[in-house]
Amino acid sequence: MLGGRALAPPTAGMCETCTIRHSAICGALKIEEVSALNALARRRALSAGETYIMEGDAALDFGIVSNGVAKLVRGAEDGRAQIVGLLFQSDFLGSTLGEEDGAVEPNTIEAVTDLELCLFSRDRFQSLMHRFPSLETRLLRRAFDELRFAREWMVLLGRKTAEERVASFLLHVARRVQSRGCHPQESFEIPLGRAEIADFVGLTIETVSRQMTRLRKDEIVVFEGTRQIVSIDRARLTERAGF
Amino acid sequence: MLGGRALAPPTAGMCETCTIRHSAICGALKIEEVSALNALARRRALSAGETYIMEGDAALDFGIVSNGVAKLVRGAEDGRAQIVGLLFQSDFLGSTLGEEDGAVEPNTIEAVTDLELCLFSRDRFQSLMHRFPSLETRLLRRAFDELRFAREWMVLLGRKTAEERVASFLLHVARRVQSRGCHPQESFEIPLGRAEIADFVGLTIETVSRQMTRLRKDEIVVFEGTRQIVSIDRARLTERAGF
DNA sequence: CGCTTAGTTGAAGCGAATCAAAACTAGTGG
DNA sequence: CCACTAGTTTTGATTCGCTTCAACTAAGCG
Repeated sequence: MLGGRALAPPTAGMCETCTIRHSAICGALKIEEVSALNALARRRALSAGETYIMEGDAALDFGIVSNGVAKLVRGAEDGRAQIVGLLFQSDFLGSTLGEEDGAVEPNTIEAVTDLELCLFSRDRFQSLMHRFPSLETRLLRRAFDELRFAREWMVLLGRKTAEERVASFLLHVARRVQSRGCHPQESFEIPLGRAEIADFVGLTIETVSRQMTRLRKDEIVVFEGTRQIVSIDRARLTERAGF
Repeated sequence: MLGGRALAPPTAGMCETCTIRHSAICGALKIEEVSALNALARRRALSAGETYIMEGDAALDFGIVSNGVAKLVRGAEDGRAQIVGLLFQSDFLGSTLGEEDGAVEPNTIEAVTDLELCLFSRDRFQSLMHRFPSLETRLLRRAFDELRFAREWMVLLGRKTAEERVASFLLHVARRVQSRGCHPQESFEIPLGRAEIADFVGLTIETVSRQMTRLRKDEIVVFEGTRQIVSIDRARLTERAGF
């Protein structure tokens, strides 16, 4: 459940050859500076469903998703849960950076798909940021991006109808997943199951399912199985997604 | 409606004597460095209800709330609106910092009470951050705080009942408003009207009103009029606020 | 004092939740 | 290959919490 295996020790050059270096905040560093980053990095792999950290645990690390998808969850004992964010390739985790020692992770972080993380101790990453201020600038930018997303999602959770929520969700995933490869590939896979989608958009599984079938019957999305999407009509989906 | 009067031009020493300097991100600067900040600052006053900026407008400035309360709103044409954040004394505004020129403000920002802002052009503030890296560090910390709040609110909007939402709202306001003065003063004023509260917690005015009367009848909060709160039973209110 | 705006209270309607069961999927082993 | 199981997704019937609509009350103000 908790944990994940450590990958091969940081061999010289892992960061240098990292495929996401330029999209992640690491892209702030010049190629000759990257070795300093590489020296501090640990890698860790989790398989789908494994928990990286639980809400309430001590937050010791800062990290970057180098592969796969993770979810940030806050849950109540009574079964209610809310996904407050999805982390895709090149997203960061560890928003307690800057807090004094003893900081506590506010969310549970769980691997949605198989996941690879690139981890740094908070302290060390912090001194790295002092050494390379462009790193901090880039992280600030990312933090603002996350903030903007969270606020957009607040609108969804506070004011949108079931159909608008599901449509917005599909657009969100499409945008994030497709940005990885070459641009306008129409086919992609939803990394989440129905239950996870429900926890993300603040509905129940049943309602999500009903809205999915509706969009399918109206031929706005074409499914292959339950997670694979063959094509989406962005224009009409955007209409249905509300403001 | 839009705008607000410019206050007296920055006389030498305004920042130096600013009462919120230490709580705001400006506290990162040593007293002898503050004059650089002061040289770039403009002040602006808005009266309650005035709009500082509309969603979609060009985002030219970064700023700090030096007095009063502001709200961040995203609204649909059809009347639906969602408040995505409240800005109290020493909070910052302008989360497009770091974006290329032509950045657009995603939210409407409106004065809830009479408001005083301390403003900087984005460019100038950015170079100030490069000159004083501790400023950027402190802003990053604040951005993470906002992010944590937004995610907490996502849980409220996605999963909480009407009663839990209103209870959580009261606790939130109590925490923010009371931190200004000496700590455990029990009496405070809700800066928002019922309609604004509704837009903040994702309910209707009527439902908010019903929950308020419930909390009043159960003697968990004691009102004086409609906005002034004489005392709250934090323990019982926290129970009602859910997780 | 009427007029307006903000807040409260009540009754009816509706959208999503809940409860329940069927249809699919995927994995396992005879 | 098929029967069996466990888990996920879909579909249907009913219920419930919040919204909507409507009327009323209270407070501020020319």
